[in-house]
Amino acid sequence: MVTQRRRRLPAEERRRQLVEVGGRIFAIHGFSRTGTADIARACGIAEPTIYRHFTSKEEYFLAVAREAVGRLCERLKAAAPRDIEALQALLGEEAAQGPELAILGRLLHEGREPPFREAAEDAVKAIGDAVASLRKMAPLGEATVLAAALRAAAGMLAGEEKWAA
Amino acid sequence: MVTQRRRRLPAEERRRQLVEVGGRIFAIHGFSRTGTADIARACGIAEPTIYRHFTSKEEYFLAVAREAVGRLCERLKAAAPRDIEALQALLGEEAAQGPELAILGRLLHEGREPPFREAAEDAVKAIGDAVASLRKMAPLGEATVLAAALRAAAGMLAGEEKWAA
Amino acid sequence: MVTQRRRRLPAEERRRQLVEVGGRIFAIHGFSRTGTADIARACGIAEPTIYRHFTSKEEYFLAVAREAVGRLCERLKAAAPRDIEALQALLGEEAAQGPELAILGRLLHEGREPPFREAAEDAVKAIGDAVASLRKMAPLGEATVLAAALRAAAGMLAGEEKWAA
Amino acid sequence: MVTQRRRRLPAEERRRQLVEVGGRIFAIHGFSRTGTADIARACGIAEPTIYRHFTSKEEYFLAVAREAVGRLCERLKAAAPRDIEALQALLGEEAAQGPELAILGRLLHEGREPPFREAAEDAVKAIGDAVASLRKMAPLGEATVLAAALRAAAGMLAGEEKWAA
DNA sequence: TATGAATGAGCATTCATTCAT
DNA sequence: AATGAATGAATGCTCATTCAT
Repeated sequence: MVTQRRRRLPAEERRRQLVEVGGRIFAIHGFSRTGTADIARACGIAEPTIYRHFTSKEEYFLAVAREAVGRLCERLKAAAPRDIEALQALLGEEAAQGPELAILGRLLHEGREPPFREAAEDAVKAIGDAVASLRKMAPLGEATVLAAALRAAAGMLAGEEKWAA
Repeated sequence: MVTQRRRRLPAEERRRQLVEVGGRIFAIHGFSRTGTADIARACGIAEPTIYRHFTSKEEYFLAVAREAVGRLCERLKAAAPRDIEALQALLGEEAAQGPELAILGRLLHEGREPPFREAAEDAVKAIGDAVASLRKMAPLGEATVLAAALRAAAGMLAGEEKWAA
Repeated sequence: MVTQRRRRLPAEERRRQLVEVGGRIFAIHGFSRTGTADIARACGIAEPTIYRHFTSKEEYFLAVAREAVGRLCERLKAAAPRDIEALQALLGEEAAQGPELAILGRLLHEGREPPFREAAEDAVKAIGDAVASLRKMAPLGEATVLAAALRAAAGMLAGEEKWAA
Repeated sequence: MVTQRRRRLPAEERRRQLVEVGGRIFAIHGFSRTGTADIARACGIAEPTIYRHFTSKEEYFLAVAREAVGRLCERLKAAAPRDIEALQALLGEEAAQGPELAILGRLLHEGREPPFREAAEDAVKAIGDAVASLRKMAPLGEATVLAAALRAAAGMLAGEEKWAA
């Protein structure tokens, strides 16, 4: 299904498209290997248009990552898994259904570089909160989510990645 | 401790230096963010010298990664942890003592791209073999190692990274 | 007369400029000795701009060469020389008036290398057709054109090269 | 037949080998596309050894070219063709039997660049003298030789190039 | 809102050449 | 006589970003 080449979208809609389409591409290839040209092509727009919605590629990626982490945490909270086994099952579902886990992994991969460090740390904290319901084993729960994110980023849960058409 | 600027090393020694110094830098910054110029500078040599030992940056990184995975697997086998807790303790030690785990993580991160895919798959297999002693929970053991590698790459086991001066 | 440093040309016009200016430079120095930087400078543009019109230096040169051969053949057909003497006079004129003959020579010089071989062979065929009006002595006619091209490339008919300012 | 890897040849013998082997390679690929590494490999020696016999790649090529032109002229004189047809037959033979004609072509191709210009002019003069026996039609004779050289360089007489194994 | 045209800075890589041995 | 080790200078090419429209 090719993204339609409709022009002149309302700003917010275009932004949403960019976050969604860019999210998938960043998830698959990572930050460095994803070019602004790739994203523009996938969105059916010209490269400069990206810069009307984000001030830089880094800021763009951070926006994508923050939204992905947000969605992910909400779903974790909503599901409220009782134990590690339930959490792992949930994460398997997540990795297959959407790119969020992989995006988180890509963010963590960049987490050592200054512009991403803070966002990566925030993400880790947010994950920690989201699985706080697993109080007793919280660190293990958090570690499990992060590990799943990183493995999804590495494509090792890719066998069932339905979102990466 | 800055790498000394001694010139005219025998080929094998220079190669060893390149693998070691390059390994650290790749571990810290990942493949894409590491420039051949960075490595050359860190080794006290000129860029073209790298190409007298490796035919391309990719081949260089793969050599670094393969050697790191090899060392890592040997240590895993030697330690032969009895259970997951022991394995996790061991991996914490590993992450602190050397860049191998982080290098593995960087390799897995690139694992989707053709030139790295095979090496990444080989690494996963080798890890699987190395922790086969944890028979009963083998998949869990393997997953734990891979996750630790990715977390090391992301710097999340970095509290005590003695190797990253 | 220096190429004006007007910026922001429509794509087609810029391409035309690149083909024309690049043609002259390739004609004078040959493929290997002509750098993309030389051409960019002569056009008053930055190097990357070249790559917005051609995917590689080779493809660029081939485009230049094909257009030159095309023009040359058309002129040969239009002139329809009756005998070898007339052909030789015509070629002398050609060598003086435009770079086409020299460009053909530069192409033939590269004709052994794979990316150029086919274009070189096509050029030879096209020349053969263009002088087919000299039916009776066709091979001699073709050979004369090719030889003239090579001599023009070598600058041996350069005494009157008005195009090489 | 691979050039033997005998070391420590007397200087003059090595020089002769370099001129002969290098001559063939220059003939096939031209000056720019022939690397000093290619020649060294083909001679079974290390690159720096070339510089013990020639001060630069250019000087090396010029030596090769001068010797080739010398041999060629001697053979032209010895054969003393009576008319253009005889000359052309002779040149066909030449192109098939040895690289001299092609080397001359490669030299002429570089003839515009200062370090080669003089040698190219000398070559043209020498050819002129060599075919002076064809007094009556001298210019035509000279032109024929030069054209044949260029065509040989371009590989268009290659059907029978026995020397280019 | 959108883009066609353009680029500065940087990239991996090549190559003729040097020098100590 | 020969070479193993090394490099300065360039080369073709990429990419995030800008600007005029």
